[in-house]
Amino acid sequence: MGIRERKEREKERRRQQIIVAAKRVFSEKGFNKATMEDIATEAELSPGTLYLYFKNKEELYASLSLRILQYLYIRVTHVHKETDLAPRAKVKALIEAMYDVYDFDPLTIINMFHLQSSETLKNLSPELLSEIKDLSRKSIGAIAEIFKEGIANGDYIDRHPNALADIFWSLFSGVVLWEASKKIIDHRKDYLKQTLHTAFEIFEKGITLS
Amino acid sequence: MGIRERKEREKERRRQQIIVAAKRVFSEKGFNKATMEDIATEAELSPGTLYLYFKNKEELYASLSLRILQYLYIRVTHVHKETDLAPRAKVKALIEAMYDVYDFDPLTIINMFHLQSSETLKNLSPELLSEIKDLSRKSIGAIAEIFKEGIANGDYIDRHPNALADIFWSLFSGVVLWEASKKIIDHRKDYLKQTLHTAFEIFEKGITLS
Amino acid sequence: MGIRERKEREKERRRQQIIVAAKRVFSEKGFNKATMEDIATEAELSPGTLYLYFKNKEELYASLSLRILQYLYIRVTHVHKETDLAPRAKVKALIEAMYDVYDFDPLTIINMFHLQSSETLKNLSPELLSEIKDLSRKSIGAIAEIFKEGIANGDYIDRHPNALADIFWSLFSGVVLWEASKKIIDHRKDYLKQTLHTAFEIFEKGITLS
Amino acid sequence: MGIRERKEREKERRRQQIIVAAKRVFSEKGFNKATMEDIATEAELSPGTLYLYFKNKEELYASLSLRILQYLYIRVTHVHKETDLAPRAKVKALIEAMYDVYDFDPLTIINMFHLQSSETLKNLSPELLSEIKDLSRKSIGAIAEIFKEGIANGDYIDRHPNALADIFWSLFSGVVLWEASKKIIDHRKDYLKQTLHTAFEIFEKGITLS
DNA sequence: GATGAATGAGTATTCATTCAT
DNA sequence: TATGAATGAATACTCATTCAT
Repeated sequence: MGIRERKEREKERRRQQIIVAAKRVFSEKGFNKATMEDIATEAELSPGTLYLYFKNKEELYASLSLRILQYLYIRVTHVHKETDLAPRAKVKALIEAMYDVYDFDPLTIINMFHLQSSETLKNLSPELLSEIKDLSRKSIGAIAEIFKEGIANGDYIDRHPNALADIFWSLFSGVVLWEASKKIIDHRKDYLKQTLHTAFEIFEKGITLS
Repeated sequence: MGIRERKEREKERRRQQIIVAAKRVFSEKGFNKATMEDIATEAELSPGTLYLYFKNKEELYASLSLRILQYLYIRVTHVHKETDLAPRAKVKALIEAMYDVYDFDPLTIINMFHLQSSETLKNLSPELLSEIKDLSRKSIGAIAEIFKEGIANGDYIDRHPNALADIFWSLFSGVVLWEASKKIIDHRKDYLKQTLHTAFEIFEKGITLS
Repeated sequence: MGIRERKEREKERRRQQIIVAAKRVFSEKGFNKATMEDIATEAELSPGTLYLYFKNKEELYASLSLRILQYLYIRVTHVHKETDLAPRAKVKALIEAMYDVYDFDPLTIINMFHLQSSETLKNLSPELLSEIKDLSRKSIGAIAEIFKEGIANGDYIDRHPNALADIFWSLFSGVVLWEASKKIIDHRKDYLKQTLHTAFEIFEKGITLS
Repeated sequence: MGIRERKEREKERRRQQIIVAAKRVFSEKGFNKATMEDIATEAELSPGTLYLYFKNKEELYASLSLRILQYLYIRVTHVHKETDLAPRAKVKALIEAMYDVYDFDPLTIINMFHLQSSETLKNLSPELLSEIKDLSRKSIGAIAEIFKEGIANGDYIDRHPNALADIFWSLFSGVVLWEASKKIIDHRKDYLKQTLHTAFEIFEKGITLS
């Protein structure tokens, strides 16, 4: 057992080592320009070793998102379960959580939005894909629950199902991607935090009943 | 003269023929999986011919966005110039314009959001790239002007410069991408119009002064 | 006839126009990097027109050499036929002729040496190839005759057949190519005339009896 | 150590395997008509493997020459350093060395003369190019030294600097190329050795004082 | 004759992936 | 497990040549 456990831990350490390297390389070069050899070199491993831990390049790429989604899910669920918070306080907490999610790994979160609705998604192993879908669904579900409580409580305007959660999430990803692309297009300074703050503030005002 | 003109028109027709084929193929397979041969076959032309009209694969891809951006620019500018509309009416008109922009070519607009902030952007010819940047900048600038008028008129809350335009645009792109990815992930029905409508409504309420 | 003749002359003019353009382009870019379109542009004609005058790229390239070979043949034969010159005077005249041949078109003569013993030679039309071979053979034959006269006259050492002509010719082409490559390798100044002069002087001294 | 050494040797063996195959294919088809796949097939390797050992097609081609140049350099330097030989004996030894250089690898030496003063030379990696240039320069330099000694000793006529070395070298390459092209043009028998011998003999006689 | 748009065969090169050690 | 040499399929792009006008 001790041995088995140690082996398991060792294995996990390798995975992390690869993921960290992959993150750096993918962020710098993008999915297509990054080669497995680049990543192996960055991880100080051989190319062959990468395939002992990840089925292929696309799964390695997708694994990055998984880590973020797990963090997102934990944070969002935690807010949802805070029974002693009033709905509006929960939304405030949710907003804070989203800031943290972005802070947790900004580059990867941008990649994640690219991943979704892209070619890559179609070639993942069913297990990984369903894990990603599951976490996404459960996270957006928890967000939806929070808004439902607010509607039930008479705080927020009632909309078609999940509308508030969808828009909340769209706002988040939209701002993140737009700020990222502004940096590429115009080399403008990064106002993301400020813009995100203003965006959520407007959103909240917009959904609050008089 | 007649001849020259006819040739010019013929040339333009070929470009469109290629663009139409490229749109189909890129939408179906994504940028990387789509081959120039696929596109040539779809256009019922030979691979070599594609290169008579487009410098390379990336420029062909980027050309798709250009058409949309031109349409976006025209619509947004038109709203901006409507001098006999009050600021709030202009924002309503702007929202309508955005619906139309999406309707004009939904698939390509999704591609365009992918294009931005991606590797591809870096390898375009300077001319095409600056044309894209220019149209983006001028369009978002016109949107910003509309909101500024609203602020000056006391309709909307004053924020840091361009905040309203940035958030408006983020909301638009965020909703479009999120709805697109939902379709891939869940094969859910397309509520885009409805979600976009709700999103803009919330946004407007959120920025309106008491 | 008048018409036919004018047409013939017109046709020859076009050929020359193309040859002049081809010479410029081939000299600058070399055979492989030069495109038929480059040549057409230089000749202010369309690519298709080139094929009305030359069967293909290789024949166009070879045609350049033909012009030089014709000039070489004329000069060498002329020396050979000068019945009132003593053998040694003929060799002097031959050397002068070689200078002129080089001066006639230095760039093309370098190309010609590349042409010989290269892949290109193998793909020419039988007619052109035999024309080239014929001129080469007859020219070197005339040179050989000149040296034979010198041997018969007791001026020069008797060697195996054609040895003097072969070495004379090798010396010429060797010096030309070596000086050309020195310019590429070292950007050294062009001493060709001087080196050629010295080379021929040594050669003459080397073959002269006592 | 043992392992590292064996690997190093194995690697060198592969390089040689490729070089041998490349030599065969380039000799038969010439640079342009030879494909990397041809060479890979000949070497019983896959195309990709070629690129593990050579940066690209041109470097592979140039590597062939390098081997000859190294041999040339060794032989020429060796003659130069023979302190107990009189200048004229050194020139005799030099001539012998040149025969050997030609014998060492006749086909490649013809290719080498084509390489020089051609387009190919311009696209090599700086390292390889400078290695080639360096060996050329040092070899011709050593040859020049030998003749200088002869001049200083009163054996040979004094000419402008390096003239004798340049002409010696030109004679060598000129004869080699001319004999090669005669074989292509006329399918004449190979008299190279004989012609070379006569040529050097004439040359020596031509430069010798009284 | 002249054009030049269209062709499409031809190829160097890359890189994810494998597998013998 | 880890390696990294070898693989070989995949593809963007070029350009000599053709042919309808």
